[in-house]
Amino acid sequence: MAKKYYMTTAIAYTSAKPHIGNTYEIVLADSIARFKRMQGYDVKFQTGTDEHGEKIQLKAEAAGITPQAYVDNVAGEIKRIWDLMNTTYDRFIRTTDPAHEKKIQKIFKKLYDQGDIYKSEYEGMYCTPCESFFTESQLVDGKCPDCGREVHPAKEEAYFFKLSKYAKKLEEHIESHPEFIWPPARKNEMINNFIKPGLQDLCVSRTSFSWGIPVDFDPGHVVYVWIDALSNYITFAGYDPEGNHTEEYKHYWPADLHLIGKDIVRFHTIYWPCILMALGEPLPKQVFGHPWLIMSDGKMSKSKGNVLYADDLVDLFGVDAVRYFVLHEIPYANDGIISYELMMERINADLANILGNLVNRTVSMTNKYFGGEIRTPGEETELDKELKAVAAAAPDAVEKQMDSMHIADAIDEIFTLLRRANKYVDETEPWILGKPDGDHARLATVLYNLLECIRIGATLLKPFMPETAQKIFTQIGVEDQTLEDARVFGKAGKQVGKPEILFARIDIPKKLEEINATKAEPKKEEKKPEKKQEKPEGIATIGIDDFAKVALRVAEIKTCEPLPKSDKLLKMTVDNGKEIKQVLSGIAQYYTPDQLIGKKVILVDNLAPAKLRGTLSEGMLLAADSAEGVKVLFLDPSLENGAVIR
RNA sequence: CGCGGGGUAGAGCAGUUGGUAGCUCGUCGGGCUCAUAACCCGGAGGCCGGAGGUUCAAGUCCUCCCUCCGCAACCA
Repeated sequence: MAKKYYMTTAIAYTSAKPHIGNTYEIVLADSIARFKRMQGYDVKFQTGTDEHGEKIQLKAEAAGITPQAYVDNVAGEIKRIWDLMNTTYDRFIRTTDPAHEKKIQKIFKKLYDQGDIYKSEYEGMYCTPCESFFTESQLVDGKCPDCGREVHPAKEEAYFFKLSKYAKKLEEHIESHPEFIWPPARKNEMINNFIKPGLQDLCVSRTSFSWGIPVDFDPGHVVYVWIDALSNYITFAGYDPEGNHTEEYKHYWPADLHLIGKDIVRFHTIYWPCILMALGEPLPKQVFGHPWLIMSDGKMSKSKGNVLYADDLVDLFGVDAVRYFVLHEIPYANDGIISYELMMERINADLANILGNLVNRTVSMTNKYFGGEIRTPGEETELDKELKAVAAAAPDAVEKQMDSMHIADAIDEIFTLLRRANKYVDETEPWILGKPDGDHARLATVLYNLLECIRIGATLLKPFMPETAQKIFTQIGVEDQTLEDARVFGKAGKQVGKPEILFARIDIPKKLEEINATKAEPKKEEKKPEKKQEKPEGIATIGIDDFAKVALRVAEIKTCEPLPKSDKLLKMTVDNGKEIKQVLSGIAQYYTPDQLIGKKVILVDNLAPAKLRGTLSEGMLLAADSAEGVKVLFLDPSLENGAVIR
């Protein structure tokens, strides 16, 4: 019987459409799943969405729809993108699934009944003006570290999970299972930063929002993300808190791989194992925290305006090119950089030139010299032996890299073979062999060897570029191939097909212009129409009366200085015509005080005062995001301080 | 001293247990013409962030420093 392999991705949070960086994870998971299947594993591959939490509740409120409607929408979008990327998950789960919710309630109750979850109070020193809790160690001279005022002991009711109880056992498990936290560098990070200093019990319920799974025996509390989301890995596999697990669960659990981003390694290697230990279930075999895909100017974020989406990229370059790029550009431990230019360079250099051209020239020659017939090879030369040695080594090399999650390196191994094949063409000069008086027997051998290298290479490419592999098979006249087929040299087909371009070369400057042109257009349109059209996703239309609630006034910046111990905030005083107000603004990275003093700006005058970094801010300046950063909206200097803006 | 990860050819990166510094792109020159101006070969280009130290031998080990980037804490 085939060995089982249960793997999961992190579940995507349904607060917004995922960008290419988020999409990378599912593609990575898919390539691993496809490879494992090719190796003969009985793979179960689960992905899905995490749909509860305060943020979603707030977004839904802002959009004027129910949270359920909101997450239905986003989950649909996520699934659409996963499908667009041609990913072969076996199950797409959602944490709002009633069956999951019921199990979570039972898990929560079970842990409560056995004493691993207990009701307590979130106890700490509370600073009323700051509305914040602090631990003793966070206090500065016994006072609020933010504003320096008196704090007093306060409590808030909550349920806690006894992480501390399992800390020792967890540490032993991590130490004795070196492959558990992957890559290994993360292991020390977890142990030194979190476990060694001592694990605090984990707060696992909330009363501050309602969009979550209710704690059924205590109204007002909802289960917080840890138990709700992490447990998806077992609840959907058939775990039953009462012990009547499904056959599937007995077969597949424990998971062989949790594939997650490096930012949530902690939750998966500390919280989750402890929860499982409390439930008496075995721990997953491996948690791989993969790096990120970032833009050349840093992490992708909406405020930076540098977000790329998978569907846009697929429109431009095709699914397999996007898959190839993200898989190949992320080395393994370091973040990978993505940009249109880099992407097109890779497509041209690797996919069009090395891979596409090799297939094209080989198939073309077979058609040209032998009418498409794949002839039996003749005597073997030294050159042939060298080539075959590379081809023979490729499957093992790829397998070895994949076993340690070196996906990019695995792909490189395939390209090593393809490059070698291109070199072989030059060495053997088939166009000379193909002349009327040439050595046609030798030519048959050369073309046969090339077709075999292509067949083996394409077979190994299947997990990464499934569509392209199939196209190649068609061109070289073979059916779908297995990993075992890739280990055998000498299984070529009888007849090649028509040569067709797999990846067209891209004229990079020209394509860039096109991209910029289409990008620039919607932006202009966005700004011109008044409020009506630009209703951004997730934000409800408001009436004029709502807008009138905001008091906007012309104000002049009188003084300005950086806020000490802060790298983003500038502290300034502004004159709104009636009084001088102190305002903090997070623009220190974009402006120096000199550039602001004396300028007239738009002040949100009736904004509730708030404390930032312990300093009072009594208003807010309006600014706009742009590619170069935040730009404050400066006004005509002739405007009077205090003039109403409407 | 908050935690962590980097600094290796113009760009992007590899460098396993210390033993001649590699790969891809770009660039320059050459070859070839089957092929998507593709393919193949060769050259130039590195005080491996800096300073000490251990060693017969350091990109690799130790110490300190400089610097960049994440996360966290202040984006009102």
